[in-house]
Parts: sequence; C-alpha cells; structure tokens
Amino acid sequence: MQAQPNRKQLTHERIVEVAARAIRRAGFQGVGVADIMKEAGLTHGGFYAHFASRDALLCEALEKAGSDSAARVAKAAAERQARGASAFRALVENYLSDSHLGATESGCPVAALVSEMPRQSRAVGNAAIQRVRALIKTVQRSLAPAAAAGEAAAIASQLVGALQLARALGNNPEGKALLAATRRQLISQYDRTSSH
Amino acid sequence: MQAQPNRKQLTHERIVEVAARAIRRAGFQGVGVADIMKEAGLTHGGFYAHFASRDALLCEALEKAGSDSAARVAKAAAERQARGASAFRALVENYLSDSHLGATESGCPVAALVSEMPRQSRAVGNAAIQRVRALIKTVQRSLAPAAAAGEAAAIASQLVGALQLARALGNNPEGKALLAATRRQLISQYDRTSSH
DNA sequence: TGTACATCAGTGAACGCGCGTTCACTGATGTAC
DNA sequence: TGTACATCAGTGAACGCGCGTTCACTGATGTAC
Repeated sequence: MQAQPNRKQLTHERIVEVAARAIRRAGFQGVGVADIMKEAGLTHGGFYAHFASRDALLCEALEKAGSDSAARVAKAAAERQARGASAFRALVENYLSDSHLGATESGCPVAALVSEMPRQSRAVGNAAIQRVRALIKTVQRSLAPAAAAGEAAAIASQLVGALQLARALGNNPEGKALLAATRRQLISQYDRTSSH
Repeated sequence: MQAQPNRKQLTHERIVEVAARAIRRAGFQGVGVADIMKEAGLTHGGFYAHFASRDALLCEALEKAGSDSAARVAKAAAERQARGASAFRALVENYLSDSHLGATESGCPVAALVSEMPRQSRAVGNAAIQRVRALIKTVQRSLAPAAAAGEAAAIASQLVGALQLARALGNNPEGKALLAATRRQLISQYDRTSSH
C-alpha cells in the first residue's frame, strides 16, 4: 500500500538532504534549484512535483539542517560527557571546536546563515526563528537548572558569534585562536566542574 | 586644477555610500549594480567608469560601512561616557541597543554580513577580515588595559552574535529580551564601575 | 570677451548567461482480469 | 502466468526575466587663443 509513496518520498528526502548541505555551504541565495537537483542525481524539471516553490524547499532544508546538526552536537557532547566533562563544557568544546570551524556544510545552520535570516521570506524566516529558539533551548539544557533566565540566550549568542567571526577570519591560526579564547572564557565563567 | 577630478570623485563617493547601505540591508548578493546606480541617481552604464567590477565596489562599500559605523559607535559611546558610564558599559549599551537592532542598514556591517563573509571572493573576504579585526580592536580599547589577551575577541563574538540572533527573532519583545539579557550578562561580568 | 575645440562623466541599447518556473511527454512500475 | 491498461516519477525543452558587463554615443564642462 505504501510502495509508490515510498519511492517519491525517498527522492524527496534526498533533495532536502542535498539542499540542507547546500544552503549552509553557499547561503540561501547561493544555491539554485537546478544545482540541487543535479547534485541529487535528477533533472531540474521534476522539482515542482516535490515542492511548491524554491522557498518551500528552503524551509524544509533549514529544518533538516537544524535537526541533523542538533543530533550531531548531542552525540558528540554525549561522548565528551562520557569522558567526564560537564554537559556545559561538552557543549562548548564541541560547538567551538576546530572541526566545527571547518565543517560549515554539516554544522550548525544558525551559525552558517544567521545574518541572512532577516532577509528571507516570511516562511523561511519563521523556520529560522524555530532554529534559533532550538539552539537556545539546547544551551539551556546544558546549564544548571538554577541558571538565570536569559543566560542561555546570552551564551548562545557568544557561541554563534565566535564561530562566525572565526570563519570570517579563516580556518587558520587567527580563527582558531578566537575560538580557543572564547572557549576558555565561557568555561572559566560557567563551568563549575574540574577539568577532566 | 582639481575641478574635474572632484566631480567624478563626488559621484564615486555617492555610489559607495549607497552601496554601503545596500549591502547591509540586502546582503552582498541581494544588491545589483543597476539598483545601486539607480538609487544614486545614475544609469547603470556608467558604473564601470568608477569600478573595475561589482566586486571592487563591494570592497569599497564594506570599508565605508565599517568606518561609518565605527564613527557612529564612537560618537554614541562618547555621549554615554559623558553621562558617567565606563567606556565598556557605553560600548555594550550602544552596540546592543534597541535602536541598533532596528538599524541594520546604518549599523555594524559585521553583524549585518558575517555569515556571508566566508563565501565572498578573496578581495571582499580580505576587506571583511579587516572589519572583524577593527571591531575586536574597538572592544579591546574599551577594556581595562590589564584584560587578558583574547578577552576582546570573546566579547566581540557575543556582541555580534546577540545582535544577529535578536534580528533573526525579530524587532519585537523576543528579540529585545535577548539583547537585554546579553547586555545584563556582559555588564555584570566585566563592568567594575557602579551604574550611572 | 568670444569662438572653436578637446575632454570626459554619464547615457542607453545590447550581449551572453543563468535563474525560477511550466508543461507536454516518456518510460518504468504496479494493477486488473 | 500472461497480456492490456492506468498511474505517476522523472525528463528536457522552453518561457520570461534580471543579472554583470561592454560600448558607441551624447552633451556638458573646461581650455586655447
């Protein structure tokens, strides 16, 4: 009964996955319908059997990028915690890692796209708001339950800002130094546990 | 002797000024040569008498946006200092003000454009690096001379990140709350002076 | 002061190109009997 | 099991449009005498 739906659905998901990487690599505006379809092994004509518009794809791609990246962050942070780090320290060391610096395409979509977000259509903008809220929530969960309201938002700002400034400076000693300085500052300020 | 050079030079500066606002409003990719020329009261054909390429204009526009914004920030911060705030507090309250939240077009170009910076040509990317360094320097000057190396970079990250996240959330209570929380956090952490 | 000429900032038509979107079609897959 | 038909995912040519860039030209400004 679900035999035909499955095939189309698989293709649909493949397109969204390709787009989720493409927008982080090239920006919302840097990626064309034809490019994405080609990268998914299709021709551009079939696009509108899957999406009402380019914008609709961007929304789905942004959501997909967010949930993929959140899963990645959660997994990597869990590994660090298993080695004895606090939840907060694990999050910071993972988000501000050198590997996240170089991995824009598979990394946090907020860091990859924030400054473009306010310029998008209403639909994409709403999807963006969800991503920002989700990121703040992730930070909040890593903090002590007694943390002041707004603290998570202030920390999320620093995480996103540092990764972006480092990327603008380049994947080189200057960018890495900025990341390291921000890690140090965050951990010394908020992490009460001893180092591992 | 400088009569003719002057006229062309004035037009050139006018184009750059228009572009400096346009890139912050619409992004590097969101702004066309013809739009800018039109906004400057000219036709697009004359563009290449002023710039070797669209990219060359973007470089000049980014520099102009940076120096204009720095001057604005310096002036506003001086006013706050005159009313008794520390240099650091003045900078933070100004950069993370509600008015900066809504004034993307005339505000800090780093906050308006960071996530697009790594995707630009080498020339624009280099101009972007200069802007990021200048912002960090501005923060550094506002800190106590004894501040740890890297502290300015970590703070600049938070300023840029907070303004961007707030803009993504919208010029509304949610965005303003994020700004306020970040101001509070920064001032309570770094500002040793009493409130005014 | 006035005329003839040179300079040059800005005009507007044109170029090749790639974009988002549409649509008539193809050919493989699944169904009916 | 085999044949005839219906469904439908994906193809590829075409559309209107706006982009960055080029270039022959215009007309205002400044210079020479």
